[in-house]
Amino acid sequence: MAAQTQMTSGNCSDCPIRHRAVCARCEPDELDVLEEIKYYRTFEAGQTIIWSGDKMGFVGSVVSGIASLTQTMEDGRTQMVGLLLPSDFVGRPGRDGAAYDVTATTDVVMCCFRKKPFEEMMERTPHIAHRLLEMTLDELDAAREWMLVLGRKTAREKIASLLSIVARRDASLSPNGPSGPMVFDLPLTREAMADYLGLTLETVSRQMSALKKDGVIQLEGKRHVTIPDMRRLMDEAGDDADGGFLG
Amino acid sequence: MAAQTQMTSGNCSDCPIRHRAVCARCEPDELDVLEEIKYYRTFEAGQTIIWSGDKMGFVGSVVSGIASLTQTMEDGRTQMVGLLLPSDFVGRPGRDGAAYDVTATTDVVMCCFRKKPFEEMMERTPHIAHRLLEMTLDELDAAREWMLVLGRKTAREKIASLLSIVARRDASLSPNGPSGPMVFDLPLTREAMADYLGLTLETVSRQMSALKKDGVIQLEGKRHVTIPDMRRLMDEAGDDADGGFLG
DNA sequence: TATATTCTTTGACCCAGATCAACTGAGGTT
DNA sequence: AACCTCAGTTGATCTGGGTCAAAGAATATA
Repeated sequence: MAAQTQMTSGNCSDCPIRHRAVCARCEPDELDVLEEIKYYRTFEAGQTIIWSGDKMGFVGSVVSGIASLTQTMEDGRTQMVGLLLPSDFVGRPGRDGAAYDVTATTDVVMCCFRKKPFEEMMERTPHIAHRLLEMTLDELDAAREWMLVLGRKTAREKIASLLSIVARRDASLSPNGPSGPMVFDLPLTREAMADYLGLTLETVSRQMSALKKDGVIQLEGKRHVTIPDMRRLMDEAGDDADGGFLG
Repeated sequence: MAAQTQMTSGNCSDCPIRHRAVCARCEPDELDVLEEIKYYRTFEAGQTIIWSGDKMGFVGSVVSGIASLTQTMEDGRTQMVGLLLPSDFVGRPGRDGAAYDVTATTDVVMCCFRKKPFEEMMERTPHIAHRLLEMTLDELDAAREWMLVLGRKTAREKIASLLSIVARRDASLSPNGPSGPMVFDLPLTREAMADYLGLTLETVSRQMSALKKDGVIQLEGKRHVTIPDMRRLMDEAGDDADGGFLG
């Protein structure tokens, strides 16, 4: 058997998102049933996974990579309304049409379940329904936090908020603890950042430059970011510095 | 027994939100259990129902009136992140602290359940868990729709969006069908509208005057609104006019 | 009848961020 | 080596909505 660099087949017990995805609470026998109805699909960066309004034949979890949910107005204005990271769930049980465009921001691997069988299984499996409720409540919290960012924060605060979210997510992978300098690659283009933040890409670029000039962040190339002082960044984001994961 | 003008006691079978709230799917025997752990509380307009960060001893449903969820930054900037209408659920099972301030916008009657017993009951009662998931998914959709409003719409479009949401909600109560003129009272002050829309109250006032001048809405007093042409309003909101409930 | 008080409107001015436009720099292709 | 293209930067200018200030309208208090 060939070595796997990506999860495009294999069984659930080796799955990198086993403990965080919608299946997190499942017992071994429940996983066996899921194995029956699951399949993997890969998407290249930039590819559309689902078009808004289309009928969805599947639901599933992001296994690796990053996808985004976006809404678009007729005149072309677009707003990103969700950032899907590994273990996040795509699709809505009990509804046929997709409400948003889902796009692969990086290369993405998804673990898909045919919708009907998954819905039927959810009826019989409280472990799945319960986990999905928990994840949905978390997403709702995240969406509401983002409403504050969109509605009330300045451009500089918006950028700092986004950077601190991405940094927090990568914190667990970072070699140093959260108190040391944090280093990561931005998975988003300036345009995607703008769509997330309700800004233009020019403003994003300018504020990135300003944060760099002020020493809040360091940049190598366009995407590689170092944050020398996380507390400083969170301060710039306008968040209560004690509210986060820092002691 | 005194006539009831408000639902502050009584049993579930007479409840005005019986078919829409978290208990909507419950069987009579399940309702009997809920009756055991429920109690009614009333709040006056302006009163705070729950402070962000406080430990919550209960969860519950709005029976009548309107409440709002708000987030506030240290410097006082506030953003409304949810509008709670009758049948909407308050509180998060499985979490102790409240994430947002909950405030009564009008006089509010709530049907409360002590948190612990409710959580235990949820474990045993898929009808409740399932309905709560459904409601949470709906709220998530609403939050994401609002992200587009906050991030990308102009002040005029924001006002039109809010008016069309309130109008839609009242549509069922309206004597005329949705195609006739719609009439309703705004349940929000200009300041609350501003907090919802990420605007200042002056801008809200100016845009309301502008929509009035342009004949999109008619105003009697500050709060009584008539919408002569719903399609026109939705056009002003920047929404796809065919996407809504109009044929 | 005066007088707070709270909500709202309106005016004058200003600025953060949008818009329009030019340019840089890193790949990639021929 | 010339020349694409695509992502990003930077500059000049404009404007929608914020800020500051005053006044109107409606209801409550004395």
